[in-house]
Amino acid sequence: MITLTEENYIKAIYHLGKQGVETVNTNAIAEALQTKASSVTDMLKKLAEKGYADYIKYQGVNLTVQGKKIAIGIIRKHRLWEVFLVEKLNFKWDEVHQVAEDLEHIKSEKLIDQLDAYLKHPTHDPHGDPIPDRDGNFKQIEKILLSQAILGNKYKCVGVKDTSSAFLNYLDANAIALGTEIVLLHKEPFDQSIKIEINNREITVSQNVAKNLFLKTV
Amino acid sequence: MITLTEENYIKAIYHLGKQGVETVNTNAIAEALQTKASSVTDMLKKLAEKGYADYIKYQGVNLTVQGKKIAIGIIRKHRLWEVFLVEKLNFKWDEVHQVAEDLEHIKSEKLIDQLDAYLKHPTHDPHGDPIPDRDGNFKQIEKILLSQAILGNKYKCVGVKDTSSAFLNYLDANAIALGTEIVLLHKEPFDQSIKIEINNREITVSQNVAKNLFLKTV
DNA sequence: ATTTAAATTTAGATTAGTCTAAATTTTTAT
DNA sequence: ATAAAAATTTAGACTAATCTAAATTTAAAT
Repeated sequence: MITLTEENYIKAIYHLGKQGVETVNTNAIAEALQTKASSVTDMLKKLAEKGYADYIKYQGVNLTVQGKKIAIGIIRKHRLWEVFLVEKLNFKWDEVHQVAEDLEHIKSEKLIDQLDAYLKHPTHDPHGDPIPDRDGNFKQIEKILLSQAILGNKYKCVGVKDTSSAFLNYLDANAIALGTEIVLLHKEPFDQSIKIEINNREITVSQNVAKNLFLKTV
Repeated sequence: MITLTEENYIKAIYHLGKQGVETVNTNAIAEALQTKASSVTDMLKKLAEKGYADYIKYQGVNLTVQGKKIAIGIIRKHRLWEVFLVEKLNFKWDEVHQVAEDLEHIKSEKLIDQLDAYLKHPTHDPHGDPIPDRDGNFKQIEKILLSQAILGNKYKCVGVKDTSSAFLNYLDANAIALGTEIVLLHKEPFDQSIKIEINNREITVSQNVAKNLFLKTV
Protein backbone atom coordinates (compact mmCIF):
# COMPACT_ATOMS: atom_id res chain seq x y z
CA MET A 1 0.00 0.00 0.00
CA ILE A 2 1.27 3.44 -0.89
CA THR A 3 0.92 6.26 1.62
CA LEU A 4 -0.35 9.76 1.00
CA THR A 5 3.10 11.19 1.67
CA GLU A 6 4.74 8.81 -0.77
CA GLU A 7 2.19 9.87 -3.39
CA ASN A 8 3.03 13.52 -2.85
CA TYR A 9 6.74 12.91 -3.23
CA ILE A 10 6.18 10.87 -6.40
CA LYS A 11 4.03 13.60 -7.87
CA ALA A 12 6.62 16.26 -7.01
CA ILE A 13 9.42 14.24 -8.59
CA TYR A 14 7.32 13.72 -11.70
CA HIS A 15 6.57 17.41 -12.12
CA LEU A 16 10.17 18.45 -11.48
CA GLY A 17 11.42 15.79 -13.87
CA LYS A 18 9.23 17.04 -16.70
CA GLN A 19 10.91 20.46 -17.00
CA GLY A 20 14.47 19.30 -17.66
CA VAL A 21 15.37 15.74 -18.65
CA GLU A 22 18.10 15.24 -16.05
CA THR A 23 17.61 13.62 -12.69
CA VAL A 24 15.79 15.51 -9.98
CA ASN A 25 17.80 16.75 -7.01
CA THR A 26 17.06 16.73 -3.33
CA ASN A 27 16.83 20.45 -2.69
CA ALA A 28 14.35 20.96 -5.51
CA ILE A 29 12.02 18.39 -3.97
CA ALA A 30 12.42 19.92 -0.54
CA GLU A 31 11.56 23.33 -1.97
CA ALA A 32 8.54 21.98 -3.84
CA LEU A 33 7.13 20.17 -0.83
CA GLN A 34 8.11 22.82 1.72
CA THR A 35 10.15 20.37 3.73
CA LYS A 36 13.80 19.82 4.66
CA ALA A 37 16.43 18.18 2.49
CA SER A 38 17.09 15.55 5.15
CA SER A 39 13.46 14.47 5.10
CA VAL A 40 13.65 14.16 1.34
CA THR A 41 16.71 11.94 1.55
CA ASP A 42 14.88 9.58 3.89
CA MET A 43 11.91 9.37 1.58
CA LEU A 44 14.02 8.85 -1.54
CA LYS A 45 15.57 5.79 0.07
CA LYS A 46 12.14 4.47 0.83
CA LEU A 47 10.79 5.13 -2.66
CA ALA A 48 13.82 3.39 -4.14
CA GLU A 49 13.34 0.42 -1.82
CA LYS A 50 9.70 0.13 -2.87
CA GLY A 51 10.61 0.24 -6.54
CA TYR A 52 9.05 3.61 -7.34
CA ALA A 53 12.31 5.47 -7.98
CA ASP A 54 15.91 5.02 -9.02
CA TYR A 55 18.05 6.87 -6.55
CA ILE A 56 21.79 7.32 -6.40
CA LYS A 57 23.30 8.96 -3.36
CA TYR A 58 24.38 12.53 -4.01
CA GLN A 59 23.35 12.15 -7.66
CA GLY A 60 19.60 12.61 -7.63
CA VAL A 61 16.50 10.60 -8.40
CA ASN A 62 14.31 9.43 -11.28
CA LEU A 63 10.96 7.68 -11.26
CA THR A 64 10.81 4.09 -12.40
CA VAL A 65 8.14 3.01 -14.89
CA GLN A 66 6.02 1.97 -11.94
CA GLY A 67 6.60 5.33 -10.22
CA LYS A 68 5.64 7.23 -13.36
CA LYS A 69 2.46 5.21 -13.65
CA ILE A 70 1.51 6.22 -10.13
CA ALA A 71 2.32 9.89 -10.78
CA ILE A 72 0.19 9.94 -13.92
CA GLY A 73 -2.68 8.27 -12.06
CA ILE A 74 -2.61 10.99 -9.43
CA ILE A 75 -2.45 13.72 -12.06
CA ARG A 76 -5.40 12.15 -13.87
CA LYS A 77 -7.43 12.26 -10.67
CA HIS A 78 -6.34 15.79 -9.83
CA ARG A 79 -7.32 17.19 -13.20
CA LEU A 80 -10.62 15.33 -13.45
CA TRP A 81 -11.62 16.69 -10.06
CA GLU A 82 -10.65 20.18 -11.20
CA VAL A 83 -12.98 19.86 -14.17
CA PHE A 84 -15.74 18.63 -11.88
CA LEU A 85 -15.28 21.53 -9.48
CA VAL A 86 -15.38 24.15 -12.22
CA GLU A 87 -18.06 22.66 -14.43
CA LYS A 88 -20.44 21.20 -11.89
CA LEU A 89 -19.81 23.03 -8.63
CA ASN A 90 -19.16 26.52 -10.04
CA PHE A 91 -15.67 26.94 -8.63
CA LYS A 92 -13.56 29.56 -10.34
CA TRP A 93 -10.37 28.30 -11.93
CA ASP A 94 -8.19 29.83 -9.25
CA GLU A 95 -10.07 28.07 -6.44
CA VAL A 96 -9.79 24.46 -7.51
CA HIS A 97 -6.19 23.56 -6.88
CA GLN A 98 -6.18 23.19 -3.11
CA VAL A 99 -9.30 21.03 -2.98
CA ALA A 100 -8.15 18.87 -5.90
CA GLU A 101 -4.91 18.40 -4.01
CA ASP A 102 -6.89 16.46 -1.42
CA LEU A 103 -9.36 14.73 -3.73
CA GLU A 104 -6.54 13.33 -5.88
CA HIS A 105 -5.63 10.90 -3.11
CA ILE A 106 -9.01 9.18 -2.87
CA LYS A 107 -8.42 5.60 -3.94
CA SER A 108 -11.25 4.11 -6.00
CA GLU A 109 -10.91 3.00 -9.61
CA LYS A 110 -14.65 2.97 -10.02
CA LEU A 111 -15.01 6.48 -8.63
CA ILE A 112 -12.56 8.00 -11.03
CA ASP A 113 -13.76 6.09 -14.08
CA GLN A 114 -17.36 7.02 -13.40
CA LEU A 115 -16.37 10.63 -12.80
CA ASP A 116 -14.48 10.60 -16.10
CA ALA A 117 -17.57 9.30 -17.90
CA TYR A 118 -19.86 11.74 -16.08
CA LEU A 119 -17.70 14.64 -17.26
CA LYS A 120 -17.74 13.15 -20.79
CA HIS A 121 -14.07 12.22 -20.85
CA PRO A 122 -12.54 15.69 -20.84
CA THR A 123 -9.10 15.99 -22.40
CA HIS A 124 -7.94 19.13 -20.58
CA ASP A 125 -8.38 20.64 -17.14
CA PRO A 126 -9.50 24.24 -16.47
CA HIS A 127 -5.91 25.51 -16.82
CA GLY A 128 -5.42 23.82 -20.17
CA ASP A 129 -3.33 20.92 -18.89
CA PRO A 130 -3.98 17.54 -20.53
CA ILE A 131 -5.84 14.80 -18.64
CA PRO A 132 -4.32 11.30 -18.97
CA ASP A 133 -6.79 8.56 -19.94
CA ARG A 134 -7.30 5.28 -18.06
CA ASP A 135 -4.14 3.87 -19.59
CA GLY A 136 -2.06 6.91 -18.75
CA ASN A 137 -1.87 8.25 -22.28
CA PHE A 138 -2.20 11.94 -23.06
CA LYS A 139 -0.90 14.27 -25.69
CA GLN A 140 0.55 17.66 -24.93
CA ILE A 141 -0.85 20.23 -27.34
CA GLU A 142 1.75 22.04 -29.46
CA LYS A 143 1.82 25.26 -27.48
CA ILE A 144 3.95 28.37 -27.16
CA LEU A 145 4.11 31.27 -24.76
CA LEU A 146 2.61 34.58 -25.82
CA SER A 147 6.09 36.04 -25.36
CA GLN A 148 7.35 33.75 -28.13
CA ALA A 149 4.47 34.40 -30.52
CA ILE A 150 4.94 35.97 -33.95
CA LEU A 151 3.62 39.38 -35.00
CA GLY A 152 0.35 39.41 -36.90
CA ASN A 153 -0.45 35.75 -36.32
CA LYS A 154 -3.73 34.49 -34.94
CA TYR A 155 -3.70 32.31 -31.80
CA LYS A 156 -5.99 30.68 -29.31
CA CYS A 157 -5.42 30.56 -25.54
CA VAL A 158 -4.82 26.99 -24.45
CA GLY A 159 -3.31 27.22 -21.00
CA VAL A 160 -1.49 29.07 -18.26
CA LYS A 161 1.93 28.55 -16.75
CA ASP A 162 1.43 30.53 -13.57
CA THR A 163 -1.69 29.24 -11.79
CA SER A 164 -1.71 31.77 -8.95
CA SER A 165 -4.98 33.45 -8.05
CA ALA A 166 -3.45 36.81 -8.83
CA PHE A 167 -2.74 35.83 -12.44
CA LEU A 168 -5.97 33.90 -13.00
CA ASN A 169 -8.02 36.77 -11.65
CA TYR A 170 -6.14 39.17 -13.92
CA LEU A 171 -7.11 37.02 -16.89
CA ASP A 172 -10.74 36.86 -15.74
CA ALA A 173 -10.85 40.63 -15.35
CA ASN A 174 -9.54 41.04 -18.90
CA ALA A 175 -11.89 38.41 -20.31
CA ILE A 176 -9.06 36.14 -21.34
CA ALA A 177 -10.22 32.54 -20.98
CA LEU A 178 -9.22 29.19 -22.48
CA GLY A 179 -10.36 29.16 -26.08
CA THR A 180 -10.28 32.93 -26.48
CA GLU A 181 -8.80 34.07 -29.81
CA ILE A 182 -5.89 36.48 -29.84
CA VAL A 183 -4.09 38.40 -32.57
CA LEU A 184 -0.60 39.67 -31.87
CA LEU A 185 -0.48 43.34 -32.90
CA HIS A 186 2.73 44.81 -31.55
CA LYS A 187 5.79 43.91 -29.50
CA GLU A 188 7.31 46.83 -27.63
CA PRO A 189 11.11 46.45 -27.66
CA PHE A 190 11.56 48.82 -24.71
CA ASP A 191 9.79 46.76 -22.00
CA GLN A 192 8.74 43.62 -23.89
CA SER A 193 5.08 44.51 -23.38
CA ILE A 194 2.73 43.20 -26.05
CA LYS A 195 -0.35 44.68 -27.67
CA ILE A 196 -3.00 42.11 -28.60
CA GLU A 197 -6.46 42.09 -30.07
CA ILE A 198 -8.95 40.11 -28.07
CA ASN A 199 -12.75 40.03 -28.39
CA ASN A 200 -12.48 42.98 -30.81
CA ARG A 201 -10.70 44.98 -28.16
CA GLU A 202 -7.08 46.07 -28.08
CA ILE A 203 -5.16 45.66 -24.85
CA THR A 204 -1.54 45.79 -23.83
CA VAL A 205 -0.13 43.19 -21.50
CA SER A 206 3.17 43.15 -19.64
CA GLN A 207 6.10 40.84 -20.31
CA ASN A 208 5.16 38.99 -17.13
CA VAL A 209 1.73 38.16 -18.51
CA ALA A 210 3.18 37.23 -21.88
CA LYS A 211 5.50 34.74 -20.26
CA ASN A 212 2.68 32.90 -18.51
CA LEU A 213 0.03 32.52 -21.16
CA PHE A 214 0.14 29.52 -23.50
CA LEU A 215 -1.19 29.80 -27.06
CA LYS A 216 -1.57 27.56 -30.04
CA THR A 217 -1.59 28.64 -33.67
CA VAL A 218 -5.02 28.82 -35.27
CA MET B 1 -6.21 21.23 13.32
CA ILE B 2 -8.05 17.95 13.70
CA THR B 3 -6.49 14.80 12.30
CA LEU B 4 -8.18 12.13 10.21
CA THR B 5 -7.84 9.64 13.04
CA GLU B 6 -9.40 11.99 15.55
CA GLU B 7 -12.31 12.50 13.16
CA ASN B 8 -12.86 8.76 12.91
CA TYR B 9 -12.90 8.35 16.67
CA ILE B 10 -15.34 11.24 17.07
CA LYS B 11 -17.64 9.77 14.46
CA ALA B 12 -17.52 6.35 16.12
CA ILE B 13 -18.32 7.82 19.54
CA TYR B 14 -21.20 9.76 18.04
CA HIS B 15 -22.74 6.71 16.39
CA LEU B 16 -22.30 4.54 19.47
CA GLY B 17 -23.74 7.26 21.68
CA LYS B 18 -26.89 7.56 19.58
CA GLN B 19 -28.12 4.01 20.31
CA GLY B 20 -28.30 4.26 24.09
CA VAL B 21 -28.11 7.52 26.03
CA GLU B 22 -25.38 6.44 28.46
CA THR B 23 -21.70 7.13 28.00
CA VAL B 24 -19.75 5.19 25.42
CA ASN B 25 -17.22 2.66 26.68
CA THR B 26 -13.72 1.89 25.51
CA ASN B 27 -14.23 -1.64 24.23
CA ALA B 28 -17.18 -0.62 22.07
CA ILE B 29 -15.04 1.99 20.34
CA ALA B 30 -12.19 -0.47 19.90
CA GLU B 31 -14.61 -2.95 18.32
CA ALA B 32 -16.13 -0.32 16.04
CA LEU B 33 -12.75 0.93 14.81
CA GLN B 34 -11.07 -2.47 14.72
CA THR B 35 -8.34 -1.38 17.05
CA LYS B 36 -7.13 -2.20 20.58
CA ALA B 37 -8.59 -0.86 23.81
CA SER B 38 -5.25 0.63 24.82
CA SER B 39 -5.12 2.69 21.65
CA VAL B 40 -8.62 3.94 22.37
CA THR B 41 -7.63 5.04 25.86
CA ASP B 42 -4.77 7.07 24.46
CA MET B 43 -7.04 8.77 21.96
CA LEU B 44 -9.78 9.49 24.49
CA LYS B 45 -7.28 11.39 26.59
CA LYS B 46 -6.29 13.38 23.57
CA LEU B 47 -9.87 14.14 22.53
CA ALA B 48 -10.64 15.26 26.07
CA GLU B 49 -7.57 17.48 26.12
CA LYS B 50 -8.61 19.10 22.86
CA GLY B 51 -12.11 19.73 24.15
CA TYR B 52 -13.93 17.32 21.85
CA ALA B 53 -14.99 14.87 24.56
CA ASP B 54 -15.71 14.51 28.25
CA TYR B 55 -13.82 11.51 29.47
CA ILE B 56 -13.66 9.98 32.94
CA LYS B 57 -11.17 7.21 33.57
CA TYR B 58 -12.82 3.79 33.73
CA GLN B 59 -16.23 5.44 33.29
CA GLY B 60 -16.50 6.09 29.58
CA VAL B 61 -16.75 9.05 27.23
CA ASN B 62 -19.24 11.54 25.79
CA LEU B 63 -18.83 14.12 23.07
CA THR B 64 -18.86 17.78 24.03
CA VAL B 65 -21.00 20.23 22.07
CA GLN B 66 -17.94 20.96 19.95
CA GLY B 67 -17.32 17.25 19.41
CA LYS B 68 -20.91 16.66 18.36
CA LYS B 69 -20.70 19.51 15.90
CA ILE B 70 -17.69 17.90 14.30
CA ALA B 71 -19.38 14.49 14.17
CA ILE B 72 -22.47 15.94 12.51
CA GLY B 73 -20.30 17.77 10.01
CA ILE B 74 -18.61 14.54 9.01
CA ILE B 75 -21.93 12.73 8.73
CA ARG B 76 -23.28 15.52 6.55
CA LYS B 77 -20.34 15.14 4.22
CA HIS B 78 -20.55 11.35 4.19
CA ARG B 79 -24.23 11.31 3.27
CA LEU B 80 -24.02 14.04 0.68
CA TRP B 81 -21.22 12.17 -1.07
CA GLU B 82 -23.32 9.00 -0.95
CA VAL B 83 -26.14 10.81 -2.73
CA PHE B 84 -23.67 12.11 -5.30
CA LEU B 85 -22.24 8.65 -5.94
CA VAL B 86 -25.64 7.05 -6.43
CA GLU B 87 -27.40 9.83 -8.32
CA LYS B 88 -24.61 11.16 -10.50
CA LEU B 89 -22.02 8.40 -10.78
CA ASN B 90 -24.37 5.40 -10.95
CA PHE B 91 -23.05 3.62 -7.92
CA LYS B 92 -25.40 1.07 -6.42
CA TRP B 93 -26.45 1.73 -2.85
CA ASP B 94 -24.31 -1.08 -1.49
CA GLU B 95 -21.14 0.29 -3.13
CA VAL B 96 -21.07 3.81 -1.75
CA HIS B 97 -20.08 3.40 1.85
CA GLN B 98 -16.36 2.67 1.49
CA VAL B 99 -15.71 5.55 -0.89
CA ALA B 100 -17.80 7.99 1.16
CA GLU B 101 -15.74 6.92 4.16
CA ASP B 102 -12.75 8.57 2.47
CA LEU B 103 -14.52 11.53 0.87
CA GLU B 104 -16.06 12.58 4.19
CA HIS B 105 -12.65 13.76 5.39
CA ILE B 106 -12.04 16.28 2.61
CA LYS B 107 -11.96 19.67 4.27
CA SER B 108 -13.58 22.43 2.24
CA GLU B 109 -16.68 24.33 3.30
CA LYS B 110 -17.21 25.59 -0.19
CA LEU B 111 -16.93 22.11 -1.68
CA ILE B 112 -19.59 20.65 0.53
CA ASP B 113 -21.98 23.60 0.28
CA GLN B 114 -21.71 23.63 -3.49
CA LEU B 115 -22.17 19.86 -3.61
CA ASP B 116 -25.26 20.24 -1.41
CA ALA B 117 -26.70 22.84 -3.78
CA TYR B 118 -25.78 20.80 -6.85
CA LEU B 119 -27.68 17.83 -5.44
CA LYS B 120 -30.62 20.17 -4.66
CA HIS B 121 -30.27 19.95 -0.89
CA PRO B 122 -31.23 16.33 -0.40
CA THR B 123 -32.70 15.48 3.02
CA HIS B 124 -31.86 11.78 3.05
CA ASP B 125 -29.04 9.57 1.82
CA PRO B 126 -29.52 6.43 -0.33
CA HIS B 127 -30.13 4.30 2.78
CA GLY B 128 -32.81 6.63 4.11
CA ASP B 129 -30.64 8.29 6.76
CA PRO B 130 -31.18 12.02 7.26
CA ILE B 131 -28.63 14.56 6.01
CA PRO B 132 -27.85 17.40 8.43
CA ASP B 133 -28.05 20.89 6.94
CA ARG B 134 -25.28 23.54 7.13
CA ASP B 135 -26.22 24.33 10.71
CA GLY B 136 -26.23 20.68 11.77
CA ASN B 137 -30.00 20.39 12.01
CA PHE B 138 -31.85 17.34 10.78
CA LYS B 139 -35.02 15.58 11.71
CA GLN B 140 -35.27 11.84 12.05
CA ILE B 141 -38.42 10.61 10.28
CA GLU B 142 -40.90 8.82 12.51
CA LYS B 143 -40.06 5.31 11.44
CA ILE B 144 -40.65 1.75 12.56
CA LEU B 145 -39.26 -1.62 11.61
CA LEU B 146 -41.33 -3.86 9.37
CA SER B 147 -41.26 -6.38 12.21
CA GLN B 148 -43.16 -3.88 14.38
CA ALA B 149 -45.70 -2.91 11.73
CA ILE B 150 -49.44 -3.47 12.16
CA LEU B 151 -51.52 -5.87 10.06
CA GLY B 152 -53.43 -4.36 7.19
CA ASN B 153 -51.75 -0.95 7.36
CA LYS B 154 -50.13 0.77 4.42
CA TYR B 155 -46.48 1.82 4.68
CA LYS B 156 -43.66 3.28 2.67
CA CYS B 157 -40.02 2.10 2.82
CA VAL B 158 -37.84 4.86 4.28
CA GLY B 159 -34.61 3.20 5.26
CA VAL B 160 -32.54 0.17 6.13
CA LYS B 161 -30.87 -0.80 9.38
CA ASP B 162 -28.45 -3.38 7.97
CA THR B 163 -26.43 -1.79 5.16
CA SER B 164 -24.51 -4.89 4.10
CA SER B 165 -24.26 -5.69 0.40
CA ALA B 166 -26.01 -8.99 1.03
CA PHE B 167 -29.10 -7.27 2.38
CA LEU B 168 -29.13 -4.37 -0.08
CA ASN B 169 -28.77 -6.76 -3.00
CA TYR B 170 -31.64 -8.85 -1.63
CA LEU B 171 -33.81 -5.74 -1.61
CA ASP B 172 -32.77 -4.84 -5.15
CA ALA B 173 -33.56 -8.35 -6.35
CA ASN B 174 -37.03 -8.09 -4.81
CA ALA B 175 -37.64 -4.60 -6.14
CA ILE B 176 -37.82 -3.08 -2.70
CA ALA B 177 -36.42 0.44 -2.83
CA LEU B 178 -36.76 3.61 -0.77
CA GLY B 179 -40.19 5.03 -1.45
CA THR B 180 -41.78 1.70 -2.37
CA GLU B 181 -45.26 1.18 -0.89
CA ILE B 182 -45.96 -1.87 1.21
CA VAL B 183 -49.11 -3.37 2.70
CA LEU B 184 -48.74 -5.78 5.61
CA LEU B 185 -50.87 -8.84 4.81
CA HIS B 186 -49.95 -11.53 7.30
CA LYS B 187 -47.63 -12.22 10.21
CA GLU B 188 -46.76 -15.90 10.64
CA PRO B 189 -46.55 -16.68 14.37
CA PHE B 190 -44.46 -19.81 13.79
CA ASP B 191 -41.30 -18.20 12.39
CA GLN B 192 -42.16 -14.47 12.46
CA SER B 193 -42.04 -14.34 8.68
CA ILE B 194 -44.22 -11.66 7.10
CA LYS B 195 -46.32 -11.62 3.95
CA ILE B 196 -46.45 -8.23 2.26
CA GLU B 197 -47.93 -6.74 -0.88
CA ILE B 198 -45.48 -4.75 -2.91
CA ASN B 199 -45.84 -3.44 -6.47
CA ASN B 200 -49.06 -5.50 -6.78
CA ARG B 201 -47.14 -8.63 -5.95
CA GLU B 202 -47.29 -10.74 -2.81
CA ILE B 203 -44.03 -11.88 -1.24
CA THR B 204 -43.03 -13.39 2.05
CA VAL B 205 -39.97 -12.11 3.85
CA SER B 206 -38.12 -13.61 6.80
CA GLN B 207 -37.95 -12.21 10.29
CA ASN B 208 -34.39 -11.19 9.56
CA VAL B 209 -35.51 -8.99 6.68
CA ALA B 210 -38.40 -7.59 8.72
CA LYS B 211 -36.03 -6.50 11.45
CA ASN B 212 -33.85 -4.48 9.07
CA LEU B 213 -36.33 -2.57 6.95
CA PHE B 214 -37.62 0.80 8.17
CA LEU B 215 -41.13 1.96 7.24
CA LYS B 216 -43.28 4.97 7.85
CA THR B 217 -47.05 5.04 7.95
CA VAL B 218 -48.71 6.39 4.84
C1' DA C 1 -18.10 -9.75 51.58
C1' DT C 2 -14.76 -11.84 49.18
C1' DT C 3 -13.24 -13.81 45.12
C1' DT C 4 -13.24 -14.06 40.19
C1' DA C 5 -13.93 -12.17 35.78
C1' DA C 6 -14.21 -8.40 32.70
C1' DA C 7 -12.99 -3.90 31.39
C1' DT C 8 -9.75 -0.43 31.34
C1' DT C 9 -5.45 1.84 31.90
C1' DT C 10 -0.33 2.20 32.18
C1' DA C 11 4.32 1.19 30.75
C1' DG C 12 7.29 0.56 27.29
C1' DA C 13 8.22 -0.49 22.41
C1' DT C 14 7.41 0.31 17.24
C1' DT C 15 6.63 2.71 12.73
C1' DA C 16 6.13 6.71 9.53
C1' DG C 17 7.41 11.04 8.85
C1' DT C 18 9.68 14.88 10.31
C1' DC C 19 13.42 17.91 12.31
C1' DT C 20 18.30 19.98 13.78
C1' DA C 21 23.01 19.76 13.73
C1' DA C 22 27.07 17.62 12.31
C1' DA C 23 29.57 15.10 8.75
C1' DT C 24 30.39 14.07 4.03
C1' DT C 25 30.48 14.65 -0.95
C1' DT C 26 30.26 17.42 -5.02
C1' DT C 27 30.73 21.70 -7.38
C1' DT C 28 32.68 26.19 -8.07
C1' DA C 29 36.13 29.61 -7.92
C1' DT C 30 40.50 31.10 -7.76
C1' DA D 1 44.93 21.93 -7.92
C1' DT D 2 43.29 23.27 -3.88
C1' DA D 3 40.22 25.99 -0.96
C1' DA D 4 35.63 27.59 -0.18
C1' DA D 5 30.81 27.09 -0.99
C1' DA D 6 26.84 24.47 -1.90
C1' DA D 7 24.40 20.29 -1.81
C1' DT D 8 23.48 16.13 0.34
C1' DT D 9 23.52 12.61 3.74
C1' DT D 10 23.89 10.66 8.49
C1' DA D 11 23.01 10.56 13.36
C1' DG D 12 20.01 11.17 16.81
C1' DA D 13 15.73 13.07 18.59
C1' DC D 14 10.61 14.09 18.33
C1' DT D 15 5.38 13.38 17.51
C1' DA D 16 1.21 10.75 16.32
C1' DA D 17 -0.75 6.58 16.33
C1' DT D 18 -0.38 2.09 17.23
C1' DC D 19 0.71 -2.42 19.72
C1' DT D 20 1.73 -6.14 23.65
C1' DA D 21 1.93 -7.30 28.21
C1' DA D 22 1.39 -6.15 32.85
C1' DA D 23 -1.13 -3.61 36.37
C1' DT D 24 -5.26 -1.58 38.06
C1' DT D 25 -10.14 -0.71 38.62
C1' DT D 26 -14.93 -1.99 38.30
C1' DA D 27 -18.59 -5.37 37.95
C1' DA D 28 -20.43 -9.98 38.74
C1' DA D 29 -20.95 -14.17 41.29
C1' DT D 30 -21.06 -16.96 44.93
